[in-house]
Amino acid sequence: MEKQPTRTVSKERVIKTALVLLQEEGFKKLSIRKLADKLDIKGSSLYWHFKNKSELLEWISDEICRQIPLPNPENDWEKELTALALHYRDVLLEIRDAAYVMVESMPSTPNRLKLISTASVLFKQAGLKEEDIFSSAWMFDNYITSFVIEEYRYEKMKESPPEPGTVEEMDLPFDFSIPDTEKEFRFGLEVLIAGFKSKAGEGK
Amino acid sequence: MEKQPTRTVSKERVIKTALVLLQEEGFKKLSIRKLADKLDIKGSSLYWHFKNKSELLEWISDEICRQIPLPNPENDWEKELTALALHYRDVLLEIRDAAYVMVESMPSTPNRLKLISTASVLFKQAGLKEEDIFSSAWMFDNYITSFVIEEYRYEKMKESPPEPGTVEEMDLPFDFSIPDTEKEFRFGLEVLIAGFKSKAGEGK
DNA sequence: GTTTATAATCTAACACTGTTAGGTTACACT
DNA sequence: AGTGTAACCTAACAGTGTTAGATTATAAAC
Repeated sequence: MEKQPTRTVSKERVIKTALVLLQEEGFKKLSIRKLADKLDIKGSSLYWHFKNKSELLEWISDEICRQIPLPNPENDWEKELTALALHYRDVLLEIRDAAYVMVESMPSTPNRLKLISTASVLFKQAGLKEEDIFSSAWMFDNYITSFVIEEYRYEKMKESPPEPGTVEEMDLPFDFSIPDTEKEFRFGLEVLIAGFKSKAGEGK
Repeated sequence: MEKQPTRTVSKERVIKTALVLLQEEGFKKLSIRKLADKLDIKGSSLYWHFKNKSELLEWISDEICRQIPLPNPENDWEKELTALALHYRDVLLEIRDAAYVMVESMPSTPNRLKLISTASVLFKQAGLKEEDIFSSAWMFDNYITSFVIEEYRYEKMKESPPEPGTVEEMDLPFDFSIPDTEKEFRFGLEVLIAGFKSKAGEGK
């Protein structure tokens, strides 16, 4: 039988608590000491559980990825890829600053790797060349996380809009009013999928 | 005639010096105090020139963007967009950690806005709907910066590769060996352009 | 030539941050 | 009862961004 300490701080409890703290305070204020406070231990004790903050972030990102419903790779890739992207974005919006955690941490943990590998299977099914599957999955992942980070910016702009006159006088060749981000996200997703389709059809 | 202090620290000199420091030490070690040291002043004095570090980063990102050769919007959009992307990436690779500066700072300065607006003109020429031009330009920009950030990771992996056995046992559905990033970049670019073409042709 | 305004810098401190070395407690197993 | 080690502690290092308030330098005004 495995030793299973219950009253003591476990890796799982650290991660769960970190997510609560993230929700309450945001990414910039997620510090080792504040996290330790919430666990009723001292900051330095966390270094027994994780070798550094990066490793902690990797495991937080793992928990984030665990909450993303994965598609069935047997079904039609286009439909499933769209569903995956929408679920992915939903989770990154529901968990405060989750996209920052994703960007700031390396993909090394199981749930995160499973996410990428699931996407890869879909791209394989789409008929992409073996050498392009990795690139495609990364591109897909990067599109979603970087999009959501832009969405965070919009949220902040809604709270504190730029003073009138600074934007108008720049004469930008596009509409600068705050957009319908879900529509924008779907547009970008369609661009990506159309692009992948095109690249998949080249060999045929 | 404008007052033009020469012996004193100017905004331009701060930014130029910051870029030197960035090249020498990298983004994480680019601190207010270290920058002030290089300018032979104290850290707090920099707050006379910039209201905070974010604003400083915005101006550093502006100088980065200034170094990107802009295309002629009169020429064929596909060719020019490709050239812009390649130049953009080149600059983000030549200036150490430049992509971090881009991601960590808001686009508010003239050269950076000009970059986006130039890309927008190309998308207009491509025949995209008015409402999609903004989204497309952002997508284009995000693709490049987030790609280069992944490239930084590869560089680090080359210096300290993961210990053997941790990757192999995961049985990933793609080739995990370190790739030819330029080829990857071009692939992603082709995906994007094919996607944009497809979306532009929908209305016709 | 002295006064005055303000541009540019200073000192000193606040309130944090990640991280480490080395000491202490608590509990399970022999 | 003794030993090992898991889990936590104290204390400190070496930084970080940022602010308030004092100080110097420089140029214009009288």
